[in-house]
Amino acid sequence: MRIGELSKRTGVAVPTIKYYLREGMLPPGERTSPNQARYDESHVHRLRLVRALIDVGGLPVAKVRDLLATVDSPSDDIDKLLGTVQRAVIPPLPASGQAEMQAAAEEEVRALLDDLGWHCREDHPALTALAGVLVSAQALGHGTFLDTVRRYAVIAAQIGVADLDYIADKRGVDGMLESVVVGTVLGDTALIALRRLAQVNESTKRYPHRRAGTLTENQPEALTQAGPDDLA
Amino acid sequence: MRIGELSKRTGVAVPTIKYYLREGMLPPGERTSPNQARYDESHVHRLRLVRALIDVGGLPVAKVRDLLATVDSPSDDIDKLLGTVQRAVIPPLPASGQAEMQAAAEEEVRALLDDLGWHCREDHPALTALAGVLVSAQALGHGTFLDTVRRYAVIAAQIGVADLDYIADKRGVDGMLESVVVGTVLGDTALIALRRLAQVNESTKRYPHRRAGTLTENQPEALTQAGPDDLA
DNA sequence: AGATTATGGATAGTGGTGCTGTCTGCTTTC
DNA sequence: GAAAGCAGACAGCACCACTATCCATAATCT
Repeated sequence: MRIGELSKRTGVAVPTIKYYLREGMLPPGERTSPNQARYDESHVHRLRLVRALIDVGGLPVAKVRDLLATVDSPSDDIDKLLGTVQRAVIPPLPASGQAEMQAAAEEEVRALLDDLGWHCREDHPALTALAGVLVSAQALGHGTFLDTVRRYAVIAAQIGVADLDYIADKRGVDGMLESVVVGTVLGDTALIALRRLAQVNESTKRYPHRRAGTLTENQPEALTQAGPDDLA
Repeated sequence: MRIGELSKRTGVAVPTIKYYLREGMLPPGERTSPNQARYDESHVHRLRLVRALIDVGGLPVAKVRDLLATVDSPSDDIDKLLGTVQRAVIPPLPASGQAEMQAAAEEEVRALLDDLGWHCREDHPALTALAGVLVSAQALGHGTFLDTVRRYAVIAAQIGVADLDYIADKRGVDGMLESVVVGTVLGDTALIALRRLAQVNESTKRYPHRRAGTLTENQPEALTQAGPDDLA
């Protein structure tokens, strides 16, 4: 197919496709003449993947480029391949400037992982990110948030099991690699959305003084009387 | 204190603080003369909150502004207050163009919520977002991802309980509102980080052919032999 | 008291991101 | 043969989150 059809099939504007080609996120089409090219289903799929990572996953274009470049070179070290997926989707948090706070929090996280019997590299970006959360929470007077994080950790273990199950199903290197990408990026978005819905549900369960499913008239005093309201 | 000290206390550059003042994210200081102002601890706290939402939570400045503006008007409808927090942190996904696919996926999500006995508004943004994930997954040939989402949902219920527990602890409207903001935004980041660590842990547990905690030399053939590798 | 430094307010500029528009010379389709 | 589509190059644009500069005034140091 030609670029126009590729555009129609995917809903991506032609100039945008050209931009992705320039950026190397989409492999060039097969040449049919010095200035004509033909595209196939693999381009449709790749383009959908790119849009999913950008729109649904919220990744910046540059991250998508790096991610796909790494995935496209399966001759490379597999650690690097899979590690890159994780690194790409954890934006390194802009150094808080509180180096000692950060270091202390990282120690706390390592202790937490020890308690759980979890093992990972000393400098995994997720560890740094989590420590950053704790530093911020502390600075905001929410030191008790650490207890919630501990509860999260137990829950997260179940997520890890579901995630690895999903990947294990897949046959072939390419399929697995794409499952890691899709599962990680779309999974993040799905989990966050489900968290919101769970909060709404839990809230209406605890504070059923207002019907679920509707917004009612103003009752600003409800908060002080009844605690948190439904989040719907 | 004056703006310079506020800057030192928080690590935010003076021009940036001025910018936040202009944008109304930080209330103006108390006037001491026509062109001098004094700031206090509340400004330090607010500034830290703003930076946490931007740096740790990854929210755009405009969202933070809206979020804080709503939180700052507690005379308003409480539904709006809490709903705004959720709406602010779920970026509305850029319409996929596949209206019918999206509608079908939303039906699927509603069915899922029904199965779980969850209740929420028909048009909650998280519902739309989750449906968007399913549409993308389907388009990428990952229709089975729905099964993983079902497993996520059960797990998310536990997160909802932890979240509401965290909020319920707080005393006073302001404290609770800030807990919702902090818990939701920092909680997202914490959960995603823990998910990564759980994936690494689960991976090393299943495929222990390489020691946890280290990157070893190239073994590109490991993948085809042994399945997914450790993600560390 | 005088010099230095900091401040509030206003306006303009910067660098990055993610496209979008326009042009040219070709090719395909009608 | 005319109209539409295409590849490739390049310029431009809108938005975002700051950052820099300037000025007149105020605070601080000596």
